Amino acid sequence: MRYSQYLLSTLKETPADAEVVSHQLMMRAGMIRKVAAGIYSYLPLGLRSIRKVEQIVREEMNRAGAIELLMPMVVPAELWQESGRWEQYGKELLRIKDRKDSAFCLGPTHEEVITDIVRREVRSYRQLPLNLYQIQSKFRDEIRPRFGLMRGREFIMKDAYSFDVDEAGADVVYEKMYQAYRRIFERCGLRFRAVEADTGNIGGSSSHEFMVLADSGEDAIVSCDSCEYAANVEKAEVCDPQAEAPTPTQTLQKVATPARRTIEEVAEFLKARPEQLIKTLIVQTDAEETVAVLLRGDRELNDIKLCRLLGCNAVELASEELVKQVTGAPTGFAGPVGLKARVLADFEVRSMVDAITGANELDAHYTGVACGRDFAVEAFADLREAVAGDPCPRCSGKLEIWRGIEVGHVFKLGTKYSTALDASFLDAQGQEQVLFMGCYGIGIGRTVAAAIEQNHDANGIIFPMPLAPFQVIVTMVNPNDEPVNQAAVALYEELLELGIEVLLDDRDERPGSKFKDADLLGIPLRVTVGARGLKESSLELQERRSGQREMIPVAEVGAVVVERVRQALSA
RNA sequence: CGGAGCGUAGCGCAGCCUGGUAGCGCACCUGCCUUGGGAGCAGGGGGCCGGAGGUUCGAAUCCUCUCGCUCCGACCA
Repeated sequence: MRYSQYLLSTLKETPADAEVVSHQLMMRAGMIRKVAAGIYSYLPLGLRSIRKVEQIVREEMNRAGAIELLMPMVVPAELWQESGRWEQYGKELLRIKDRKDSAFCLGPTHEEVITDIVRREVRSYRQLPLNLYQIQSKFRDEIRPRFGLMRGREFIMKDAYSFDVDEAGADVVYEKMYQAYRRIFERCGLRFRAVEADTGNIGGSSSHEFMVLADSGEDAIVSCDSCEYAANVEKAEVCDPQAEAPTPTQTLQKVATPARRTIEEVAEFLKARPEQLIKTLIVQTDAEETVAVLLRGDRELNDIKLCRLLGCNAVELASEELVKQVTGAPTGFAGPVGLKARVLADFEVRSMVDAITGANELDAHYTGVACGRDFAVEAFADLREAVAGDPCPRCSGKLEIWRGIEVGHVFKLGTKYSTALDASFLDAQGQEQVLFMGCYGIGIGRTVAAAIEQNHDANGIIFPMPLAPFQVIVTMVNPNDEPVNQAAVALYEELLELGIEVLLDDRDERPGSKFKDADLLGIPLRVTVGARGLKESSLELQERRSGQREMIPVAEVGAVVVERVRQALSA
């Protein structure tokens, strides 16, 4: 492609609304343009990288035995009503009506549609197992889209769905897909971790997320420093310390704590450390149940763990009025002593003595509180967020914390959707059986964005070769210099012949601008064709990542470039 | 949805308080000049000042209402 004839304009300045590097650089490099909040056009350059990821995904899906199909983006409401998710899914599901006033939604995921296909097409165990996938635009009406392609409302996703005769069969595909995912992200040149994850509202029994490691990631993950254990913090288990409660040295005593509400304020006022406080959170479930949750003062509640314990879908901190109603005091003074409510506590609280808690009255706390002596707890459980240094739940190692970008997610769905949508088959005995399902997603655009998060410097993007929109850029220093122009065009044509993806920068711009643009676009290899090199019958080859330059005889450049590209693709 | 902020040329911004011909830098077009790390000079095109009402002789500027966007908290590839 000749730059002068391509649609590609770079920005010197960073658009004001781009927060993270990948968004900034994709805008500046002319890969994407925003159409509306969380909705982007992929300009030619951006689309090339997107297609690269799609191709890798396709190859690995096919290798893993999955079969490609394509489902509609607009889905009739009936299917979603049948699965129950029309009501459950919430505002993220964009609902629309057609001219006849029939209800549809834009598919945010396709369990319903695929299950509908399979229940119609599959009658016999002989047609199984089956693993189907598509690469398609999804729409989720996110409350707050941000970070460019990292969290758009419309985004390209690869989604695969597997159907098996039994759980053992489903486990086999799951493992196959897990391995395929590893290969995909390795081929994309990404540093990532596969972690145990919560299943969220997709449902199902277990799942893993594939997290690209990046400080700008929206997720926190833990991994063990000595074994293979890794998990999203949402899911990360914290062991029961099983510590013996020490003998209390203090007795219960009410103290005045005027206007001290937060853990920090109370701790400072009473000259104690946050660890000596018992944090009492009044929470309300989506089933309108109110419970008190106790945590050590310096810990954070993991609400997914709480939901699992309570068997509900969501919890939120109680409103000011509800807190007053339950504890008899404004927020900031809640405590378990004498509290008339269901009380649950994190494991750590069991051995706390000489502790400090709210006294359920304005401007007062208790000191010398001992768990078990001064208040009773209905159940102790793992309720807190894991932190760095926590013991590994699987071995004797310690947990480390990372930030990650979720680029892929694999789920074992069990029979949730097949039961709801009555997707069954006849087994060898002629008995009707329900299908076992799995589903497997990859955010295509997010993978490109994540690659940029991991691969950039002050000058711009540094694409890994497999994702680069072009493998080589040939920069002619001065297009008005005939010999230079001819040599550059000759090399460009030679590289095209050799099957290299090459961008020829033939613009009548000053060399400095062209070099800056080449760096910004992140094309892995650059060949500079200038009078200076031609004098010695050689051209300069520069590697984007290392910045290393070398002079190569004109006649050899083609072969060298082919070799470098080949190496970089197989690395 | 709650809280904060912003809408002026393709991008980044000033002007608004104190109403009076709509500006700057980048980008774009023409010409000259220049050509190994975002050159210089000269000329030029481009604006419903987000939209609708209102106040006023006169509104980008003041008032009201709207719409859009961005940022901070609960969802997800």
